[in-house]
Amino acid sequence: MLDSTFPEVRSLDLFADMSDESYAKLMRGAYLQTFPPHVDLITEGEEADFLHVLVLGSVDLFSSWNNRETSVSIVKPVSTFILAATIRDARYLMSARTMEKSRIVMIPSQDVREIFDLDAGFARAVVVELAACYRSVIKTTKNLKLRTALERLANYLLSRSKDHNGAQHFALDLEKRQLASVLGMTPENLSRAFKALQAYGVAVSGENVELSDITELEKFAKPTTLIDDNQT
Amino acid sequence: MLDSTFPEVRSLDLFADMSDESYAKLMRGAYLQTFPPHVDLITEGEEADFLHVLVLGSVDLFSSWNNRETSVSIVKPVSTFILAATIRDARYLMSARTMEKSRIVMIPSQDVREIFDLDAGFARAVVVELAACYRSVIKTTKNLKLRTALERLANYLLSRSKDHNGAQHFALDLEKRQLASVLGMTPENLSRAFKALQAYGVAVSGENVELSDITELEKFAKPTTLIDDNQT
DNA sequence: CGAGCTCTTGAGGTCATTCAACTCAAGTGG
DNA sequence: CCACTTGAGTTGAATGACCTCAAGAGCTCG
Repeated sequence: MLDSTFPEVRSLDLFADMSDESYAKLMRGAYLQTFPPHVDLITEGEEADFLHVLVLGSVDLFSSWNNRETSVSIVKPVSTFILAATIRDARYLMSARTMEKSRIVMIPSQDVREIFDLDAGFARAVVVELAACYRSVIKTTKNLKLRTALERLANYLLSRSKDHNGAQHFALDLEKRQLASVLGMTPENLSRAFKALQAYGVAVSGENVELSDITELEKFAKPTTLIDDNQT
Repeated sequence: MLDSTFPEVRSLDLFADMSDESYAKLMRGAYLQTFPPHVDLITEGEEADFLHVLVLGSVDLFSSWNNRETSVSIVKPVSTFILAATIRDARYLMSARTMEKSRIVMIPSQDVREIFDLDAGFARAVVVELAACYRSVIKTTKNLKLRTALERLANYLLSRSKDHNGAQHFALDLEKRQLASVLGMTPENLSRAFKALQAYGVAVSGENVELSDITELEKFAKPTTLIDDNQT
């Protein structure tokens, strides 16, 4: 049970535009829970009983088939996951595990659907969030189908650089094995790919990345807002 | 301009639950248009001025980067496309072209967003549709990252067989070059993949497919509802 | 019947994976 | 304090998957 004393949750885009009454109803059956690192939160194939909202930490959304596993996306605060399964009252398509200590709000799916019908502000927020998720996955698909692994890595680095205000030097926010999985390659191949990008001024040491010639790297990577941007 | 005399449109899932008044408003600025085959409808990067609803025919949603092109998905009636861009008032992430003669309803994006706020039934339908689109792309991503080209083809064939009530014999509904693009491979590789699947009872002649041993093919392809089903 | 397709086939190369060994850094426990 | 362990990351060699380029086969349609 969760009362309205969590301004960090109330002020999320998803909840900001709804009435106090609707918010109270939504939170009546909700939990705010803190999980240790490397804990399984959900398993693909299960029913989507709860909408999850990540408030703090980070979560890996991954999927398995035939003894293979791949990371579909990494969730950072503040965002929801498995919104689509909640809406459709369907089964999870991805599993989720915490990567670090994480704080998560869990809202019963049925309540989400109920309040959606009652509160137009919430409905609009859900749709906007969902549309953003959709566009993000489309970009992932384009990235996978139109680019080689090397190109994906180059664009990933440029994208992280942009996140740091275009800094030439920054730290990877993922373990390399994890990054490899997100980019759709093996850890070994990632290692070689980093070496191959030395030709474009990329130097990596541990988690530290140095892009000494961003212009040259961009000439190779050809980033585009239609694949690489996170917003819109 | 489109009056309410198109029951085929009015009865679409997306519009079925809305009031007559909202529907009338929505259709006030809408067009119902018929396009010849192989016509470009939209180009990625443009602003999403219209929501498109495919009533008849088929449409290819594709994307380009660096002189490469890939088919992201094929739209069959009755469904919408670029709903997410419409919602977010953003730019198209994909281009669209007709594959055959197609009838399409085009609704101004602004009207869609307006009516969304006014009509709860419509809002709910939009969200359900969008969630379905999202889940479908997630499945595409999993398919691409977890399976080899051969496995993707095998599962595609099983999926088409299911569409025909589990028939052993059916016709491909796509040109092979198009199918190759959807599956993320080259036409040449598709050709070879068909040959490789002969070992599992697959025979192809022109557009005709014969699956003489579905059990054996399934043992290889390992289909799962978490990747291969179209619904839920 | 020839023009223009798609589709197929072959040869060769590139990209990426597998498997195994090795490095390195960070604990752990004697 | 130092071996021992552990796990991530790297490197190498061999293999496999997939692509490119080029040419030929089979279709369809005027």
